[in-house]
Amino acid sequence: MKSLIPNEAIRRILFSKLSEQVPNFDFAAVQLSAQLLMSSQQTIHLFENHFAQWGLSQGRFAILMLLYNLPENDWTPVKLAEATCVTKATVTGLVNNLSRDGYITRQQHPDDGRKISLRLSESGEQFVQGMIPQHFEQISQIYSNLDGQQIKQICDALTLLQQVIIPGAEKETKQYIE
Amino acid sequence: MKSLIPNEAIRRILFSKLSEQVPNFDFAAVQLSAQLLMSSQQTIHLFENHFAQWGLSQGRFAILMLLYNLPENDWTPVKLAEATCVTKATVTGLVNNLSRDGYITRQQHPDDGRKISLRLSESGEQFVQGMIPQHFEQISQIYSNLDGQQIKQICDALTLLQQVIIPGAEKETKQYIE
DNA sequence: TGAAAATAGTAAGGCGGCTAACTATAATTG
DNA sequence: CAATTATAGTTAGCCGCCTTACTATTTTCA
Repeated sequence: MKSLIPNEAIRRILFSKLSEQVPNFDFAAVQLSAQLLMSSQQTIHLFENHFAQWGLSQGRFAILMLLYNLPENDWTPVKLAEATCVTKATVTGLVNNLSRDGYITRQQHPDDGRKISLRLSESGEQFVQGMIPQHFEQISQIYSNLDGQQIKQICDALTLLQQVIIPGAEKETKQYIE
Repeated sequence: MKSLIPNEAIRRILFSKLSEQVPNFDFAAVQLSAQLLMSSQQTIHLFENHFAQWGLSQGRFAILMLLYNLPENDWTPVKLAEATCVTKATVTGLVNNLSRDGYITRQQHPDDGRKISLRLSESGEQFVQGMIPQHFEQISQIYSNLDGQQIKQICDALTLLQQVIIPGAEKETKQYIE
């Protein structure tokens, strides 16, 4: 699997070289960082593979879910960008591909000439309807080896992590909406 | 921050719609998946921002570290691809940019006409030398609010996660080397 | 009401992943 | 030794993310 982090053997040599060279080399912190990054990539990778079963990505899936389950919401690219926390340029790209694949349609908004109304097409609707049960069944399977106590253990650790890590991500320069 | 996962409010509505529609909707699993994904993205995001201070990415940093700390290794694109767990095409891209930026040089390998020897340039060496102390100082700072017990708690949770999630990522089709 | 400002959407171009297909060189083997 | 096969590296092209810059429309407000 992709990781960008050297394997155990190389890492060991690397760290020993670094510890001679960097004053107060914080072995635990570096090791934890490597573990965190690998674990994060692994998680994302798992879901990427999962969605790839249907030719989807996280972003494509998110858009389809919103259009399918909240159709009364009169979705536009900007609304989708807000709801999924990506830039509107990213939504343009996702919508381009979803529309090329015949899953969604763009229509002029009746009230506002700047807006575009996004809707699931007939085949898009059928597609989502078909994948939803499989998707949620599989998601449920992922954790079938964990008991409630273990799930809580993971949730607690994530919460702890979040509290520590958020301060580090203070200055946000990206063009997210809202 | 980017997430591709709807915010709390939208998620709540979404889940309630889904639970009416999907038999045995596993609320806990879906919620945990969302939390895992968000946490993973946040972690990766933190390190991306961190490396961006020096115009680096995880991949660029990994390559620079290997060339700098293990120069006796006679690095080639394939070796870097193995060591960093990405495809050789990805290494070509990273090497292109690092070399464009003047940090590394490509040289014909003396023994094997197919190979390319990669080395840090003078300025690359200076650059790495300058960033290393800052980098490791900041990495150490990230966890300064955690005590040993909390670090252990996170490590244990990551290990647990890994055990659960690895089975899901069985079939790997990508062109990784080795 | 007419000019300025805000908003919606897209396009162009960059980065970092990927695959597939290609060239060149080396190694193997019949 | 010649032919096949394996290896090293690059290229081309796709996806999803980003920023910047643009057009078109709407809203605001002097």
